[in-house]
Order: sequence, then C-alpha cells, then structure tokens
Amino acid sequence: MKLQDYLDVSKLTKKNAQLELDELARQIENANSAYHAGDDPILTDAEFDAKKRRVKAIETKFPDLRGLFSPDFQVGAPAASGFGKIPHAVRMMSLGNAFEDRDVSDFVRSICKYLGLAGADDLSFTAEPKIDGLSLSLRYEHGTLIHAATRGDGSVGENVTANALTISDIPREIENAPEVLEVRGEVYMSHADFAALNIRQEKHGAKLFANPRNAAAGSLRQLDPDITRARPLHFFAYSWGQLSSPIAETQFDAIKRLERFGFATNPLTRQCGTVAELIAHYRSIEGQRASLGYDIDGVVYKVDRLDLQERLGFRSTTPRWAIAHKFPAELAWTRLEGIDIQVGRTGALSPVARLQPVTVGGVVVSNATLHNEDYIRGFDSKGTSIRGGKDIRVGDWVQIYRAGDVIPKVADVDLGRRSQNTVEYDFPTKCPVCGSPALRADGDAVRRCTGGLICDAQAVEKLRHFVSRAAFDIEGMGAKQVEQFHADGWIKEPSDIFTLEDRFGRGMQQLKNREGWGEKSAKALFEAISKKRRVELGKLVFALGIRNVGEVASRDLALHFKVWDRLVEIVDLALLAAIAYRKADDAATRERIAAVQGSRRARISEVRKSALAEADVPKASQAAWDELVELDGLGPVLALSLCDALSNCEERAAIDRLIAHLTILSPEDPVADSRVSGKTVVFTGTLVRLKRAEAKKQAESLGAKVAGTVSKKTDILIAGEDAGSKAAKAAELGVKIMNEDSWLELIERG
DNA sequence: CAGCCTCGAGTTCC
DNA sequence: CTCGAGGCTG
Repeated sequence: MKLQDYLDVSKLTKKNAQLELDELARQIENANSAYHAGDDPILTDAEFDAKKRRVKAIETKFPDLRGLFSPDFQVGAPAASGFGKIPHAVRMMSLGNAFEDRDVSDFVRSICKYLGLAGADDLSFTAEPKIDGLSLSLRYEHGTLIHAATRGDGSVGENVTANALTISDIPREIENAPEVLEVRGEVYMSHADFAALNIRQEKHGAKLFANPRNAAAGSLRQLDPDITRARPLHFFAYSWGQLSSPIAETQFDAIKRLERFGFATNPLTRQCGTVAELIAHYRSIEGQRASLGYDIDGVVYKVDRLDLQERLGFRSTTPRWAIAHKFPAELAWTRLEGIDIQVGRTGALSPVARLQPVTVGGVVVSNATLHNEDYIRGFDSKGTSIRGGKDIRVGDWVQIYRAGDVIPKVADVDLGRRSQNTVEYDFPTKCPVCGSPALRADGDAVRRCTGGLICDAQAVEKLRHFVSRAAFDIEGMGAKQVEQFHADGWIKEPSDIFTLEDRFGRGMQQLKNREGWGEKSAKALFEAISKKRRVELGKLVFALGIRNVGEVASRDLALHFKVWDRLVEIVDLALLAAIAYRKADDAATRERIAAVQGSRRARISEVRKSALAEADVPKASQAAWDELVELDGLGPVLALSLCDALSNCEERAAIDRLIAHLTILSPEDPVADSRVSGKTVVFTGTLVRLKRAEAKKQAESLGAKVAGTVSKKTDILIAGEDAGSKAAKAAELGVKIMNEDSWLELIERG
C-alpha cells in the first residue's frame, strides 16, 4: 500500500478510530520495547514512521481521541517554544540542602520544634540517593499515562510525553492505581550509556556531552522522539504529585507501592530512626558512589510519616520535611586572569573572575562570581575575615568549586604561588559603563552605580527583568532580543515594547530584514506582545523592577489593593509619611552611631518615635503609610522603595506611558470561601495545640490574612496562654478575641 | 534585640 | 544556588 493511502483516514468512523489507535499504540509500544531490549527490530524504521504518521492523521481527524499515545503529542502546539506547557496540579518543589552533619541535626531539630515535639524519638525518616538527572512528573488517569512534564519553573513544565514514552522504565499503563496518580522521579543516564553515547556522537562529528546529566537533559528535550528513543534513558520514581486517593501512610510504603505499580525505585532507599542512622547511611552510599553506575550528588532524607509531612508543609520553595545532604563539592586550582565588573538592574557593581578554563565537577568553568568588594578584599565591613583574610589578586592561583554544584566560586587562594608584582585589587568607584559615581551605602555590602536610567547597563537590565519569565514573559522577546533592540535604539523603556509595531509602521519590514528574523517570526513576536497587553496586576508590579519589590511582595500588594489605581493612590498618599520616616530613621541611625562611640546604650526605636511625633504628618498620609507597612511581609524598607519609585518624576512618567498600553487584571483570590476568608487575624501568646508557624499557614490556606500587630483592621485576635499587650490593645479597639480552641472549632466547622 | 525564616538580587553553564 | 538583608517571633 502506498503511504499516501495508508495515511488516508477520511472513511474512518470514530469507533473504529478508537480501536485502531489502541492497536497502533500496542504495535508501536512493542516495537519500542524490542528496540530497548536490544532485540531484533519488529518494525523497520519506515514502517514505524508510517504507523506514527497514521496515529497523527487519526488524531487530527478526531482531536478528542488525541493524547494518550500520540508519538507527536503536541500537534498544534506553538512551534516557537517547541514543547507545549503543562501546569503542575501540585507544584514541583526543590529541596533544602545540608552540607555537614551539623546541618542534618539542625534539620531534625527544626522539625521537632515545628511539630512541638520534645525529641526526635517518635520520628523516623527515609534516606535515598539523590540522583543527578532531571525530574519528571508523570500523570496517570484511570491507570493510563496521559502526560509527562518536566519541572520547568515548578508551576508549569514542558510537555515531553512523546519522549517519556520512549523510556522503558516508564509504564504506559498501570494496574490498580488511583483514578488520578502523578508519579514523580528522576530521568538519568548511566555512566556506561553516557560513554557509549559520546563515542557515537564523536563518530558522527556531533557535539560531545559534558556529563550524563546534560546528556539526559538534552535527550529528553528532543523535539523528535525518535532521537530520544535512541538514547538509553532511565527513570527512578521517588515521589508523587496529585493523587485522587492516598497510596500509603508513610514515605517508605509509598515507594513500595510505586514499585508495585511497575516503577523502578532506588534500591538504596532505607528507613532510619535517628540522625546517626541517617549519617551512617549517607557514608555508606558515599562509599558506593563510584560503583553505582550513575551519578548521584547526595542523599535525600524525608520524614517518613505522610501525615507529619502534611503538617510540616512547605516553605516558599522547599518542603520542611525533606532535605538533601550533599556530597562535598569538587575542587580545582586555576589562574585568575582578570576581574570584570558587571552592572546589574539596581546598579550593583558585581565583580566576576575571568579564569583560565578548568574542569570542575564535569563542567569547564571560565568565570566565577566574586560577589562584592569585601569578598575580594578578604574582610567584610565589620572586619570579619573571609577565606582566612586572604585577598584575591589578578594573577593568583585560586581554588574553584561549584556552590551547590552550580555557581562557580573562589574557595581559596594559594599565597605561596603569588608572584611579587601582583597588587591588591582596586575596586572601581565609578560605574564602568556610564562613568557615574558608584557609592556604597552605610552597612550595604554592594557598591551601586548612581546613574539610574542614564546608565545603559541599568536600562538594559531593567528591560531584561521586564520581559523575564516571572514578569511579562513575552514569547520571542527574551534577554537577547531586548538587548539587541536596546542597542538599536528601538526600545529604551518598557512602553516602547508595546509601540514597537506602530512606531516603525513598517516595523515588520525592518524586522524581517534583520538577520534571524523572518516574516513569520516578526508577526509571531508582535502577536506575542499584543497578548501581554492584558496583564495581571502582580506581574505588572513585579515587572517594574522596583528595588526590594520582588515576586512575592508584588503578588501580596496586588492581592491587597486589587486595582492599580488604588495601589498608586495609597503609595502617593504615603509619600509625606515616608519622607518623615526616612528623616526619623536617619536621626535614629546617627544617634546609634553616637551612642556606640560614646559607649552609651542606644534607644533607636525611641529616637525614631519621637522624631516621627515631631514631624506632624497629615493623618491621611500616615494612614496610607500604615496600610502599606502593616501588610504582612511588607515593612518600611519596601514601602520606602515603593514611594521612591512612584514619586520619581521620570520613573513615574515611564510607568504611566507603559500602563496606557495595558489592561490590568485584578488578581483572583487564590482561596475558596471559608468562614475566615478575607479576615485579618492576629495570633498572640503561647499556642498549645499548634505551633505558631503552623497556625499561620493554616489560617492563610483558609484565606485569612495573618498580621503581626493588632490594629483597627484586625478582625480576630487569637489569644493563646499568657497573652499580653496585644490582647489589651485588641480589647481597647473592640477587636473580637478568641482563644485557641474556639478558633480551631471555628475553622474546622468552616 | 537576637535569631530565625524568607525574599530579593546577583550569579554560571548547558 | 548563595548571600545579604528585611521582617517576624519570642
């Protein structure tokens, strides 16, 4: 039969299509396994390819059958990004790190503290090797794999289903599974397979991979699943995301359960009852490291009981109930050839070491961060020594390691090999880009360029921040593109992005004549820009790049103020109070310095208080300032940054020009209704049944705002034992006061 | 006010 | 990923 006829699906009924898809899936799967097992191929490449194309043809005709097994899953996915995006139903977190035994006992101690346990006797843990690969989340519904997603930024991953299906450790169907089961684990490549792959790559004149991790990552992120199939990848399951029903009561049993579902799990997973046992297992794994046949970079410890894991919950990016105990970093000596200065978005001058290239932990390193001038000098501003007080000089032999196996840093300097004619590094006091003075604020570790937006470096960095993933995230407009557009004078400030198409009228013409741009990509870019004219308030605030106002603070501001105009109104109003606060704070700082010199006791808060009282700030302004400062997580420093940014004429004008192009969306309240949603609560005194942090987390998950101090805006004060001044103030203000038990009762009923 | 815990800002290499 | 520093807790 001709291929063309084989791909003709016009006469196919939906019912037959379903049956045929299943059959094709089976055949392709079998061919796949045979391929993996090294058996004789069941299908020729052409046959294999034809079957895949028929699947695609059928799925195009019956889109609702699409998905389960499409060898090219992202039919119709945007071509620019390559892979479709998949939001994770449950965020994929990273892990906190321990480097020394001490950190492990600290970890256990903090868990006990959080749970209110006197000792670790009742706790037990699992310990397993930390595989050095890339994490993958597999979603099964009714026992069938429906997609596989990379970690991405933790919230949204990339759809690599087609590639995951070529990995023999990943079953397509599992039995007796909950309706929804997301299995998480690590994709990796063995040492042997890595070596063989590089030999093949070399033979074909292709690029060699630096290490198995990169090889595995490169292989999984192939647009053509056939290439992935030819790369021998493996998968260890160690965790899970969304579950329609629990699969076990402990971490260890859950791993066993994953095994029964047909997943490979790491054979060195153990249960440990004490810190000593954890460390012993760590040493044992460390001893076997070289003979495992795959890369690991540490050992992961997790609280075994899942109910406790749930109680412990998560910090912003890491779970409280797990930690990665890392192996010591690899070290390498090389020569420091020079020191360059980079200028960041906030004007920070950051020194970067230019090194004679050296291999550290499987990667060739030629740059390393030097942090700031104190780090180079070997002493911080308080006179505490860094690296034993050894300064770093151009020409020195320096020892390099990759902090957390990622960021290259200087660990040590070999003074014995320092040549006579080296000189101490002279940190610039002028911005190397714009020549403005670079000043170091009192007590600040960084020196900053004072040029503001005059400084090209700052302008570019601000633009890069504006288009970054957590901000406007414009597809086709990454760091490289804004840099280029800025260099051409096409984009000077964020608002220029939205006039790019108009301003150049024939912008399309101009753009598509430029190298790397065609008509299609230019059109796609303008479309992508247009799409972002509707923007969520929090993203907008973050994108502005106001100092000290990051992703979290922006989101909190958005949740509180809901609309842009309201936020601006309050910040504008707060300006007078902000000025008064700064003056009072400066006075307090001067007082402190004088007090330290005169060995008197400093009473900073009182100096500040009295200075503020004298300032006589208008009531409305003070109220606005208080509203900002009393927001949970915000304080005077952030509030000052906000006021500064919005009261600066040029900056404000640029912002106004920008928002003229935008439709600003109010944030959706992330929490469903509960009895306490929207209420502001304050905890005080000693809580008996819950620890403070736990109570706070729980209240927030129910939509309540947790504040630190009682004010008129407080709805409920939860008073534990020995509640003091806060309870008195609440009574004075007529705020509702509850004890811990009635609070718990209230939220449990809700 | 000291000691956490988080967040923000800066960084490298693929 | 790490450092420094802001903000909160006790």
